[in-house]
Amino acid sequence: MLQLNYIREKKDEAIERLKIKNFDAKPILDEVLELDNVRRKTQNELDAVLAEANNLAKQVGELYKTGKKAEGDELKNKSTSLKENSKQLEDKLASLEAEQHKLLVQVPNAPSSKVPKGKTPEDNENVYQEGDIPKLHEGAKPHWELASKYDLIDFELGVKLTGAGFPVYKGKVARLQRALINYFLDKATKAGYLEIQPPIMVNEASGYATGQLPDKEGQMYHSTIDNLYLIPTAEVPITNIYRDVIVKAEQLPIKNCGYTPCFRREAGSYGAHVRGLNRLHQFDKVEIVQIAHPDKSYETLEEMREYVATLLRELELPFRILKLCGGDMSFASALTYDFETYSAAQQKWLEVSSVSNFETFQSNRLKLRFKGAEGKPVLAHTLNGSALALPRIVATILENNQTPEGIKVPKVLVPYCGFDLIN
RNA sequence: GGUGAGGUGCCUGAGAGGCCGAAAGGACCAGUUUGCUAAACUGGCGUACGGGUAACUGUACCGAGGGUUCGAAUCCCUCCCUCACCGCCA
Repeated sequence: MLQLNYIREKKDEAIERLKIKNFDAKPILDEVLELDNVRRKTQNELDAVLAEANNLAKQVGELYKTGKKAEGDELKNKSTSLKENSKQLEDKLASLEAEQHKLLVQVPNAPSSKVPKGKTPEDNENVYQEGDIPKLHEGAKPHWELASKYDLIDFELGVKLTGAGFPVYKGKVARLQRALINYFLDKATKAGYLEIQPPIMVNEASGYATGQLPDKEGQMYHSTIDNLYLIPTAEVPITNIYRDVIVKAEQLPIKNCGYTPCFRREAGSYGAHVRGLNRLHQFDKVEIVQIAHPDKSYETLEEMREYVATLLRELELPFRILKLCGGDMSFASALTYDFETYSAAQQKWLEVSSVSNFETFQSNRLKLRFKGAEGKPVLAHTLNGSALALPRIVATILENNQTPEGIKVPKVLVPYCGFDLIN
């Protein structure tokens, strides 16, 4: 949610920036400010009425105490009429606030000035590429065929147990996933991230604070009997640790990481492009989260970007980094880098990580603040990124590393796996 | 699931219709002093939304929402949550 102050002070800038996201903010922001004027006026009126009522109540108390009952009764009547008035004003204020909030939550985050213009993924800016696209041997297969060839992943069994999008991993690939998780967590810890094991179900309040609710309600699995939601990413519980928290400035940046399974209903996305591991309802991911000082958050973003690049480099996977264009960015993000690895057998790039700076967009809802220089609470910036999501990494490893003899395990994972070849 | 207790500021914890945005202690910050793995003293120390160049000031907030009352942290109702014990159990 954008800050009201920002809109008040820099409406034109906000409108300009939002154009990059192809969002015409003018009508809605105009309305927000109009409501804001009425709101402030109403609050002024209400405060005055309440002040008078408070005053009268005090006087009545005094009069009764000193035995002047008749005078007290007179004032009593007066305050009764004030009460009706204040009731009306209160209702008006509440509905104005609700209306304003309703408009505000429809406005996406204003993108950073570094965000390229554009509408579709084709307009994303390829800012970096590394690694050689492997040349596969004759008869190389996509990962879903490798999965059955070596009896690694059983998609049909997952259907039997749960449904499509819930695969069963077996033997060496199960071990490979465990290895990846441990490797990612070890790396993150070395990079200064505190490891967190959060709950993987969250309540409504948490869902609202990070923005999954109410908009993306249909994207989360919902346990209605307890009114809890399965998390779509560890970002939700980890970021919510800092909901309604005022941290000390010297604590910044706060660096947390966590491994969790992630659950996504992915309602509406079916078809050939979701084959195999490409899109699942349940998958594993290690997430990194940082809470940064507003002056430092873009440095932090670059640091996180470099961190994720290191992981892919060490896994020996060819990857590229895209700076997302305005049209392809998420609602909440101010600047996003997507990481894609090249899947040689599918001959396409697969998104494996997304690293974003949300500036104050999340912290405004979270009420995540730090004590600024003057001792006043200031909204912190939040950032997060996948480091990394497993299924597509697994898919790429299986495909890119296949040889006639079997699938080679990346060197850094061998100590974690205890084997170097899947055959 | 059953029974009981309870939700007050960063923490502990008082308050039981007006003197309460809220005692006291701790933590924290600033200063004074004595000096030395620190102590003592003094002062400061919530958040949000308004008004004001500012000093300052108005309102709201004691789990949430209603109600009673001239007046509610305090009384009543509903809901939520937490803790303890029992039951069940990885």
